[in-house]
Amino acid sequence: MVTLSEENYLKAIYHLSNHGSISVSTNAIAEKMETKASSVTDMIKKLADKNFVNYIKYHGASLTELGRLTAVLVIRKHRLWEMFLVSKLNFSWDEVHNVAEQLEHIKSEKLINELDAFLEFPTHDPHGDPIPDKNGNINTLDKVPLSTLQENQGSKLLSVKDSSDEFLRFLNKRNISIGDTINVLNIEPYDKSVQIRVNSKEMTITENVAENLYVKNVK
Amino acid sequence: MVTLSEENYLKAIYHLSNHGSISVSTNAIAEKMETKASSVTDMIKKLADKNFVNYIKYHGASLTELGRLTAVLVIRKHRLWEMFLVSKLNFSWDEVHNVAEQLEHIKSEKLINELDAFLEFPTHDPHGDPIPDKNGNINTLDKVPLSTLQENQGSKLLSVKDSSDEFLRFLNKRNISIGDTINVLNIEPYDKSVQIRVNSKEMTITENVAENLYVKNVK
DNA sequence: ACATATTTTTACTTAAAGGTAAATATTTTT
DNA sequence: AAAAATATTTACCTTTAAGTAAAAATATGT
Repeated sequence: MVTLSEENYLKAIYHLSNHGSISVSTNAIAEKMETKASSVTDMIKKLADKNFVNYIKYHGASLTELGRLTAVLVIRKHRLWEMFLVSKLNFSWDEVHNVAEQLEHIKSEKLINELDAFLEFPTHDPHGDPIPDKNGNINTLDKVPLSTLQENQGSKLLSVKDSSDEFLRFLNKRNISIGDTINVLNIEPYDKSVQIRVNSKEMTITENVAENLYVKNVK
Repeated sequence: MVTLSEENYLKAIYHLSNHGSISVSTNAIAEKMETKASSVTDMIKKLADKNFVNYIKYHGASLTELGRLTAVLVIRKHRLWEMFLVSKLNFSWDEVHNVAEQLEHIKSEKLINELDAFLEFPTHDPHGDPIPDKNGNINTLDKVPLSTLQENQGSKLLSVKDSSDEFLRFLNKRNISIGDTINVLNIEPYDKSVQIRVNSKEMTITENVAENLYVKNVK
């Protein structure tokens, strides 16, 4: 028994904590949720009471196994609904988020498992993120677009989405190759361009380029 | 801008008021919503402030045109989602209600209109109830199963769903014909059997029979 | 038509979820 | 290591939705 608001907090903590592996600060959650730190403190206490998080006063919260599972199952719903919207209802990738944020809270196991089957068990959502299975397993080592990483995240280039000659030539000129380690230094809020370091050289790439680079996360 | 709770009240009032045509008492709403009369009074005031209902103290509430439209658009969503669940996700008619009650509150015009198109513009939901169009028009004179009527509702028999020899013979034996006026006197909660008066004769029919009789509402 | 029964409203509580401002811890700087 | 800056918590307020109990209005029965 978990409320809509609790689900949103768990999701935020999951995303901020590198899939539930590390502890997250009150302020970081407040910023992500666009609310105030005092509200976050209250909610963390509630989540701790329900055994969704471990909480040490003044030292942030980390997900319990129950919390991680709950968060991942919400993310599963979010990504399956995104898939449905794009593949069946003519939504474009940038229109889905708002609606999927609502749909992810619908409570019905049958619904989500039937939807999964109806979509023929997709493994990735329209943004390239992996879809957790019904037991909460998710391939976090999977490739994701570089554009989905957060600041200070390290990664390794696995493949490209756009495999046109032009794009490969562009990468060549910048000395970027499959297998390279790419660190995200900074994301410009205005145009979502990404400052990266690759092969100890710093450079800035556009959002479009970042979307076409599939990487795997490195701690 | 209408809350989930307000939408549920508007829907209840719509169903209780013969499609918005008559005024509904506080107690009737409380019973339908499974809440207390005092809560209903509070909510009616809020709905009146927002111009969804006309409210005269101690004399119930009736839907304004805005209230009727809002209620009908929620019902449109409910019925389209029911259709989706049954025709695409292998739900049976008795499993859909709970989930559709949640889905009907998702806010996105594009979503519901694309869903409508995806389902190829169905005119009736799996229970035979008409689906309102995007402008809130609904064919209330349309045929509905006798089983969807409420107590003390009058109706006229339009057609049958089950057109087997056995069923038609059964109707014959009871002296029931197309065009007859059928009044619902009482619905037995235990087995949903319906006590009716037809041709000034009273009789009881099973839920199954009531589901197979299409009638139109008569005031 | 009046006494009684029923319905409806009012005033006061409660539980979520969020916000403000002040108090307290922790971290950083010098 | 003390002062300053930052982060977190606490105490208290607000709103929404629902509940309780008493008061007020309406409806009913004789």
